[in-house]
Formats: sequence, structure tokens, C-alpha cells
Amino acid sequence: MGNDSQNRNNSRATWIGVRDAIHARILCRDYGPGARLPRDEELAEQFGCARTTVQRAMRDLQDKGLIERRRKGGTWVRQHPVTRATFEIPVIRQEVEEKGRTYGYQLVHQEVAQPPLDVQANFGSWAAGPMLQVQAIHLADHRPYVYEDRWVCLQTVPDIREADLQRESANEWLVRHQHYDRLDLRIYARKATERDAGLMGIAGGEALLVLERTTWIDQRLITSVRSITRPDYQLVAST
Amino acid sequence: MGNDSQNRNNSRATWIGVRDAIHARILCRDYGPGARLPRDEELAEQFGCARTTVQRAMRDLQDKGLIERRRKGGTWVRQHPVTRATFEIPVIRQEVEEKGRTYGYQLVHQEVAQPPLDVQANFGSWAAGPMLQVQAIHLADHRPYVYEDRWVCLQTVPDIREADLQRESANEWLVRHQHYDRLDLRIYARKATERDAGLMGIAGGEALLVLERTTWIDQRLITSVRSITRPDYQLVAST
DNA sequence: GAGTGGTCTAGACCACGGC
DNA sequence: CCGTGGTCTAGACCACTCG
Repeated sequence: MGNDSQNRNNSRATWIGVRDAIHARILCRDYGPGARLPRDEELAEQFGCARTTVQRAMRDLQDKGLIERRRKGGTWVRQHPVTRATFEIPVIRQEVEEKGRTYGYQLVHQEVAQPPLDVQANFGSWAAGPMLQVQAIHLADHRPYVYEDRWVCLQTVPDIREADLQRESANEWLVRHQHYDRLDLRIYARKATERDAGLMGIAGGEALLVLERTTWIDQRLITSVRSITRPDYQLVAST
Repeated sequence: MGNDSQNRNNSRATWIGVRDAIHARILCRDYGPGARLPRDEELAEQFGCARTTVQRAMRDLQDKGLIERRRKGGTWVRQHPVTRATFEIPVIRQEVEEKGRTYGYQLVHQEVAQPPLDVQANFGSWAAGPMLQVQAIHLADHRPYVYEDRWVCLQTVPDIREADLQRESANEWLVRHQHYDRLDLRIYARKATERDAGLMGIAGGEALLVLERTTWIDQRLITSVRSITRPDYQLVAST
């Protein structure tokens, strides 16, 4: 280890090379926590590359939460690097099928109603009128996999009235018919109620992972869904 | 809505403008799921900007999971857009103090031992020797907030033997002395054992959110920690 | 082989935000 | 005000991968 630094060879510097070199300097405390890094232009000279290339490298380090940049303020090594991890949450059918299991779906309940306050809490300042509530179970190999309790905004997505939610899950219908441009996600654990237990085929009082997702388009509410997973469900992310 | 498309004004196109215009075309199904987008160069002509600018816009859409790009293959709208959400997991002291609460810390147990198999499962092919086990509680306003059960690799981080873990948590010591370049994260729910309950000051059988983090540097294991949070703990992310 | 995205450059101007 | 990062450009070459 420890070549890096200047671009001594005639080989052209790549932004990944520059990024790793700077990363290394941070790790070995050449640039310690709270330290200020040289200006992009100066680093570009050091590495014998264009300023754009340094910029590209810096953006990556910034996305990783390692540094902070501000115009005029310059670039700084973060005092307390945050851990940033990105999860991918696929469409449930796809997730099941990619595991080589058989996907199934069952509608449990559907009605137009006023969402309760704990659901409305996810809506921010959005004034909720009556919404379509859809409760359904996604199955993997004919056994409960995820139970979802969803509220769909009929004002934003009126066409869903025409959808046949016996056949196709609201999850998939929405993916095909209504994209979103903002997503709020909340994850927590809670004990399975007797109803949960019956639906999921587990014992009451089990610990369940709950995902609450609310999506928006153009500031307008699309849907808010609370997904309850089986006790053995895990979310996995890397770097 | 709905101007966009060509850059009719003399105003210079920004990559954000280009991104939003393309995003809009995807939303309104000008480019529907599975459709192929024009080549970057052609889009650049359409928008009256440089190809670099289109690239920048495309990278953003790609990061959001909306499109796929391949050399020679071109750019495609994803059939099933994945939901990508990024969490920030701060140093616990900081998290507590930012909420305006008083941070506290208490060491529960510390010894050198062989990690059990369920911990080693996080190590991949890494052959674990004896490691330093550190169990500790983080407090907020003098009440249990997070309990962590940590294993530190003495081979990779020998200096931690010198640390005074009565005073400073291994969490903070490691943040200051040992950066990582890879992180694996696993999140799930589990019932509180009697021991958990006693430590966290809650009832047995409560549902707890568990975070397992394993970090690495240069392919070498640094630490693996299982953090148990209070039942009311939530992870929150926004697109 | 050839088409497409990925990267690099050198230079210009802009926008934010300390001083 | 003015230093610093952010963006845009036009053009060149490279690298992957599909046919």
C-alpha cells in the first residue's frame, strides 16, 4: 500500500484513483477529523489532473458521508462520519420470485373510508379526505410473507377505482400506473397482535418488522402503506 | 407542468432541468417501463446542451433506480423501479445530544473471548481468533437508549487494548481511531429476552429493533456490533 | 467491428457564503 | 468583496458489450 499521492507515472489519473488516494490520506490522518483539505485546484495540480476529476472524486466521498463541502468554506473531513447505508426495497412479487419461490397474493379487505389518525400522521400537512383502504397478503410458496395495510388517495389516483384488486395487488397496480417523486420511510419493530398472528400464521406476541412507506407526486399524496413482515425477515444493506 | 422538452429559451440548460424533463417523460409514459431512451448525444441535441450535462442527469436517475444504462446497450427505463432509501446512522452520542437530551454511557462487561457462531456468521470467510467483547449501554436522560454487544478484532485493532472503555464507548473510540471502508448492515426485529428487558428497563417479550453492523478495512475485519434499541425506536429515511 | 456510455481535459462563468 | 465549490462546454479517447 501507499503509492498513490502524486501521479508520478504518465498514466492518466482516474477519479477513482484520486478518490482512493484522498480517502487513504483521511484514513491515515494526513487529513484527520475536522481538518481542512486543500482547494480542489491545488489537489488537481498535485494529482496532475483536471479540477473536474477532483470534483468527481470529492462528490463520491461526500456521498459516503466522509467529508463536507461548502462554497467559499472549502472541504472538511467530518468530525463524526455518519454511517450511510442504502436499502433496495423491490416490488414484493419480484423479491419473492428472485428467491425462486412461488408468489401468491390475496385480497383481505377493501373499502373507502376515512384513515385513522395514526395513518394521517404520515401525511404532514396534507388534508386527507376519504381514501381507499386495501388490506392484502403477499404469499411466498403459499405461506404468508408480507401483510400490507394500504391507504390510497382517491383524489390523486382516481383511476384505482377501476382496478381489479382481487387479481392484482395495489402494490403492482401503483407501480405500473403511478410513479412517485418523493418517498418517506419509517422502520420499527412491534409485537404481533392476535389479528397479525392469525393473518401471518405465527404466534401472537412475536416481534415483527414494520415498514411504513408514504409516497408523493408533485406534493400530492399517493399512498401510505404499512407492511408487516414475518419474524424471520431481515433488511440487508452493504456499505 | 409540461413545458420542459427542448430548451427553447436561450437560458442555459442545467443538469437538474434535464433530469427533471427526462423524469417527467418517464412519468407520463413518453418513455414507459421497459422503453429505450435515445442516445445521450441525441438528447443533448434535443436539450441544446453538452453530452456531459445529459450524463450528469442520467447518473442521478440511475442512482434513484429509475433507469438502467449499459455501454453499447443504451439507456432503459426499469421495468420494476426499485425503492432506494438511504439511512444515516450517526454516532450514538451525537444522535442523543442532537435531540437535546443528556448522553450517558455505562460499560456492562468486557473480556477477551472466542465469538459465538451466530456472531461469526457475519464474518464471511474471515477466520476469527479471540476477540474483545464489549457490552455497554448508551443512555439518554439517564435512561437506557441503546444496548450494544460488540466484538472487536484484536488482530486488526490491537490498540484498543489500551483504551479505557469505562470512560469512553468502543463506538466512539473506534470512530476516532479506526475508519472503515466497508460496512454490512442487517436489520430485524426480535423479542426482548429477560436479560434484554432488565438491561433496557422494559418488559420482557417486547419487540425490539436490532441493528447488526460489521465493518472492515482493507478486507480485514474491524468489529461486529449488535445494537438493541428501545421499543419506541424508529429508523427514518426520506428519498 | 461498431455503437453506446464513461471519463478526462482546459477553460469559462456562476452561486453561495465567509469576511 | 472575493475565495471556493458547482456547473457547463466542446472535443477527445477509452471501455464495455451486443450482434
